[in-house]
Amino acid sequence: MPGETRNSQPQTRPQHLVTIKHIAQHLGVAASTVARALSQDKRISVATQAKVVQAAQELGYVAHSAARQMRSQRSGMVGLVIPDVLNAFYSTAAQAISQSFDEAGYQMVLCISEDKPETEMRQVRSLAEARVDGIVWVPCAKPLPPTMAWIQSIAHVQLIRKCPQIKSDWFGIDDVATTEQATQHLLTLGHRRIAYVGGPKSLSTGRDRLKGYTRAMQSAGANIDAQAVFCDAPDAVNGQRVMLQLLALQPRPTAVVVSTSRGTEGVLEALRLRSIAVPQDLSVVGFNDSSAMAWWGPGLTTMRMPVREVASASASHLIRALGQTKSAPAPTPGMVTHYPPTLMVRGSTTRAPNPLPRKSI
Amino acid sequence: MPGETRNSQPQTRPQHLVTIKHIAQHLGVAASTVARALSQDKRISVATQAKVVQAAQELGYVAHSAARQMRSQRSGMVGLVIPDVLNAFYSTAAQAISQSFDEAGYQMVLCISEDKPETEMRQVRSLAEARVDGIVWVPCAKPLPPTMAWIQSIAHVQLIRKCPQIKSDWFGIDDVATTEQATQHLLTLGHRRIAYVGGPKSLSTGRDRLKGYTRAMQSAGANIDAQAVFCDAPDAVNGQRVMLQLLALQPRPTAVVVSTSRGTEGVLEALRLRSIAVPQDLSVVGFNDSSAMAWWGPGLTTMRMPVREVASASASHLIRALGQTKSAPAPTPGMVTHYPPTLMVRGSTTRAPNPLPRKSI
DNA sequence: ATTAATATTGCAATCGTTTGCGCAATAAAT
DNA sequence: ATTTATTGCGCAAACGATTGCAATATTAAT
Repeated sequence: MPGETRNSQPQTRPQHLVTIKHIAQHLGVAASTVARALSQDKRISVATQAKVVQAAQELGYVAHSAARQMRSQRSGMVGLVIPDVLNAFYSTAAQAISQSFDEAGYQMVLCISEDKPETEMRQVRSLAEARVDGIVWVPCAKPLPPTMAWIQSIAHVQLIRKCPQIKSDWFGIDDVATTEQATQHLLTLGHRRIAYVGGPKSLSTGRDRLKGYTRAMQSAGANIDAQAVFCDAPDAVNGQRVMLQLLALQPRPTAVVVSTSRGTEGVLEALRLRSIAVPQDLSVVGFNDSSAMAWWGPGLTTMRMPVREVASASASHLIRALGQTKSAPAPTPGMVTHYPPTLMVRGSTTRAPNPLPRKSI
Repeated sequence: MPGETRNSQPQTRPQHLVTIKHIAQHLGVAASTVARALSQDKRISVATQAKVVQAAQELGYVAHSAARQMRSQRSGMVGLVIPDVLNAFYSTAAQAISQSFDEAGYQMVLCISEDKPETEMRQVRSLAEARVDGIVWVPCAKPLPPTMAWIQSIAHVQLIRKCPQIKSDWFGIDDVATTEQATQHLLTLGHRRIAYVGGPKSLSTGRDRLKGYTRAMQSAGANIDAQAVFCDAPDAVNGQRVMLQLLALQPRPTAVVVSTSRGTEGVLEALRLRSIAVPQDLSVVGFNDSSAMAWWGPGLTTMRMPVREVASASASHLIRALGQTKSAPAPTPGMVTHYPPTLMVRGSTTRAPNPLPRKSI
């Protein structure tokens, strides 16, 4: 249509989506009429309503949520901050949380912190700038600096790990129980030289899981070999390295408790490299039951975490809180909810080999 | 601090974050001055600049990106639409893409379509409403209805699967080559009764992978048993079901090519249930090499997909396109980039058992 | 036919930020 | 001392949608 000179809109902004004003201009009505018609306002006549809806359809109108947000103070978005998405533990959580938010009509901004506090801080700040309505958050180790005090004015829930400096509701797993059950299982099978491979003590999960192992060992009167306890194996590379070190110990442990998912992968790889027979040469309890671990060789005895349940619960809790009037800051500040783990006994654990005959402990 | 009556702000909007106006009021300057100071505008004196930055820090100012977006027409957000995040294939892609976007300063809205076209349509529309700057997209099967024509006005890249109705750049893997290599490998080992377990033909990946199998079989003159070809096993449940059906065939296939990750899981589970010895009783080529599959029993021969590479490339390509002036719609409309798969030969494939002596084919 | 009541629609301000333009104040040039 | 640059900052108009209030148009009531 050459010679079209009605207004300069078509030429000047070819990229822009059609707005409410375009529809208004197209129909010769006010923009407010269009807005009301599209939001089912009963004060608009059915005839006008129909015309507007029709025109919106034809012109390909797509609402502009940022503009909406300016008045409503709601972005319709939430944030999810997790350290890793390749880890089955967190991808399962992400899946459950995503589903909950999707059903509730929220969009989810995914932030992968890679356990780097600076990255996490930057990402959380971006979420604040985007004015997300809420955040589900697996916090890193470091306490937040005072410059991030505004975090308290954003609705949020902590998941899995605890960051005590921040006052908010928490959903997680009874981490002490995971390793306590696993260690007790091995103790019951007669093991005494039980090694431990876990994550850093800077994380609440690392501390709690170590505590579970320690408590079980102590209450059974078993000796803890400091050389057989590692808290620096949260990933596959270090899991493998640490397991190789454990295999070189004299005397060698007869069993090992691994308390991180990625660490478990590394441990299994090390055992494969050294052709260690499981459970004959070594009993292994892995972490975070997944289908892959169920297939593994004789079946891997693992600590099964109710990840989906706890993740869904945290999202639902946040959604519920967002539904309340924003005037009431939080109905239950600092609420704590623990979910129980389960030990899945499979083929990778068996009775300890007989020690030197009649030698106690 | 009772008796505090300085102004009504603290009481009236306890939830609101501090805005640029609050800083201006606090310092007795104009809002525009604050805006310019915070954006390093050189026309502001260094003294004022310092005061503003200081005040912003103290008052806990957090920029409002939606307001920014209203003028700049940039949201700083992108969308990622994938069918599943538990699938290692897609979680790897998500990880790589998330990292690329994070480094480029974009936030990523994650949408999990679960392969449901209605869900996908709703999610993509929400992304459009949020005015994401771009979308990386693994499209579902169904062609988009004409009411979604506006998708063409949003920068986007298709990943892995092709949706021919939509004209955009595409990044993916040479799917024909995956199964063709796998099947040729088995043919070279002397197998002739090779079964196929794949995803639906409604997806471009399903069609291409079936084509690779068919082409390899035909060019080797091998007979394709229609009863041993399944295209309805994109998940673990169906993979298991289908594999059980295959085991009941007479004569039984000597090898099977599985062309979906989740389907591979189901197939392995079925073989475990029936105590089939791999590779003695059956040679298996799985899909989407992952650490879990490398551990599996004798090591699983798999088609290794350069997922991380292709995913990163798609994100980088989109980021580059967003960097260009929006006036040029697309430098290369309909560009297609294939990445080559690799066959990882491990212990799950071996020579075919000798057929009846001297019986050809 | 005139007024009151009601049903529709328009006007204009608002959300927080950016930015072109203009007005001061200071410095430099005559 | 007056004019001309230069610097520093305020005013106000956008961006797109929503909403209280005012202004019409329509119908009912007298």
